Amino acid sequence: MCGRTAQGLVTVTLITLGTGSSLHENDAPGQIRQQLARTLPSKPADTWIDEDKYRTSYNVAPTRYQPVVRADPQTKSYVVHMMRWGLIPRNTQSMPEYSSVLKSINARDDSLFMGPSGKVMFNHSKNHKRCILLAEGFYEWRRRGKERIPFYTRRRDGNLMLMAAIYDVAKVKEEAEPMYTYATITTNASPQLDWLHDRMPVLIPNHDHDKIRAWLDPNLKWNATLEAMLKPCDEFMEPSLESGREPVYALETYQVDEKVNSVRNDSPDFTKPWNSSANKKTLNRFFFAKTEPASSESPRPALSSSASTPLKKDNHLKHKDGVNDFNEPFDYADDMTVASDSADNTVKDEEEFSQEQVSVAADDSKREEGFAEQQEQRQQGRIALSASGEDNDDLEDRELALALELSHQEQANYQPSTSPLTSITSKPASSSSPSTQIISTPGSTADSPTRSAPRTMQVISSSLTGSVDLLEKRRQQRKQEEDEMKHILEMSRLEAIADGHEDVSGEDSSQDGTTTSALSFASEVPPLWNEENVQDDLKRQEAEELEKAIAASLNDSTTAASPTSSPSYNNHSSLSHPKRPVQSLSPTASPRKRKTTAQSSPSSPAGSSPMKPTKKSKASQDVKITSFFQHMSSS
DNA sequence: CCAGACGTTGTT
DNA sequence: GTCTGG
DNA sequence: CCAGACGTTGTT
DNA sequence: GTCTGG
Repeated sequence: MCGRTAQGLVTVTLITLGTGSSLHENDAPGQIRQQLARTLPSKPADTWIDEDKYRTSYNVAPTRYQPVVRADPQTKSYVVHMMRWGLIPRNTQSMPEYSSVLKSINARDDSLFMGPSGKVMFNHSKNHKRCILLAEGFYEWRRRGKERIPFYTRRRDGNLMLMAAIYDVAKVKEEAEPMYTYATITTNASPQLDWLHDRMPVLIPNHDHDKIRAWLDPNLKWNATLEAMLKPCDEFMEPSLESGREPVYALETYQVDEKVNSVRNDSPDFTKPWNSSANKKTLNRFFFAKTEPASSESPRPALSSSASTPLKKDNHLKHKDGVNDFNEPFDYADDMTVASDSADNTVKDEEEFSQEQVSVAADDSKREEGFAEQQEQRQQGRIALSASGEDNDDLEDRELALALELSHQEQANYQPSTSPLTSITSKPASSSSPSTQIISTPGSTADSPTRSAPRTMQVISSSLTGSVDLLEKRRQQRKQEEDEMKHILEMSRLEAIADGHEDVSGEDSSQDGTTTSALSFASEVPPLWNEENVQDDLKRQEAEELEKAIAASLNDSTTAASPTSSPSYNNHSSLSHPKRPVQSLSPTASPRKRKTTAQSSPSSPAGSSPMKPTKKSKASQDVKITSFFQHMSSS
């Protein structure tokens, strides 16, 4: 999971007036700084480490460098550090084999757990070198047989995603400088995303200073609290602390262009809904699902099977042989200017779409059944659709549609905070009290009239070339986006009223012009881990230890976790997934059998291992791996 | 004490 | 480096 | 994560 | 099939 991300912040090419020479100035770091300043408990240092390694890209693969936030014990502050994706253990001497490194682009959450499932390899990192990967989103390929369809997931508010990660430093012979590398942490996919994949990255809520602080605290050793953070936390209580609001689903996921498959392609389009004219219709209904007037019945899947069909077909369009479809050399090393600016990529507006409103009453009823069925299954822990037959395709299509719809329903309460690139200027609440509080009757996903939260398909213009006009251009663009958003919100609000779902009481206090969520948490900022905090940490650690001991003595079993854990909104019973049953903390339950050391019985040096008959693989690989973990003498 | 292992994902 | 197994 | 390659000897 | 490159 999560083998690809986007670092798509705008690259601006400035033309130096006087000389006529042009220089590239990558503004992305600036934007990230801005966001971080609002997000972290404490503003990070102004200077990045290895900032020059930053590359704007919408298709970031393992082994590439990405910005990571970590604590800097020296300066006692946060720093952004460009690190290489793919953890190389600190004790590595020579460059590890690919087969070894690559696979450490991720670290399973249960590999960090205390207890038997915890992997030694990560011990150092999990205790002292936790960090947060900054990305705009991640790609995930949904597999169906041999088919792989790319989907992109990002925060609905367009802010950076904070992905829990660990890093390490290795002095590799071949490299002059010590290598900083990292791995993102994965966990069971949340119910909202498990239709796509069974794993997902651990995300940290942008507003949760406590979590952020704890995660980045280099003096805080691994404990139950940290461990409790490793959950499919993809939903937040936005401005939650107050009244018991419904959790807000923070993510959105949609299909994207297949061209993203190849790491040699790069385009901002990859982070936008797959936008060929061929499936605009589909998108329309996907993003602006309308409630049929007569809808008294259940939710209406935004995707009809008929719509998903072309979607599937078109997906098979091959690239032009060997040619980069963008006709642009996207050479990482080359230059940071990403071509392909497409102002008209902006998805028009809802009007254009609404005209196409397709009524699919016919199959709707059909689907209705299926939907109920599916939901039933999902709730019970889902079933692998009987594997066989062409019917499966249909089924799966339907499942996808339903799953998407389902996940959209979870997003009913969306309220935009800041638009992606805007930021800073917290716009006054003005007319923006579209408290589109569409009451989603909790528990009954089934009967709340569907209303996919309005989705902006705002286009983040990629590279603008030209001069200072750019700024103006962008400003206007933002405004346009905002207007669009307002419009959409207004529309949906009206609908809500019409449907009698307007949340009257919800004239939320946000009226006072208080900016966005983050601020409400920033009240008091004694963040970081100064010495006194260390004391606290130690105390906490002791407490944890004690707790652990007690738990252990009480004959282990469950519950050992999350004492101080925040709210209860992430109690995703990571259900189903037959493959990997939820890892209990119980030391007795070790789903993944530790590599049996037995095989290396003294009597049989090699070859005779009673291992799986899997080709040469295991044995030879082990040899390789071993060679990378040769001890070093130095500290 | 020393020796040896140290990873994830997907698929069946 | 650091933990487990023997 | 997906795409793409998958080899050696000898000569300049 | 399996490994490497990006």
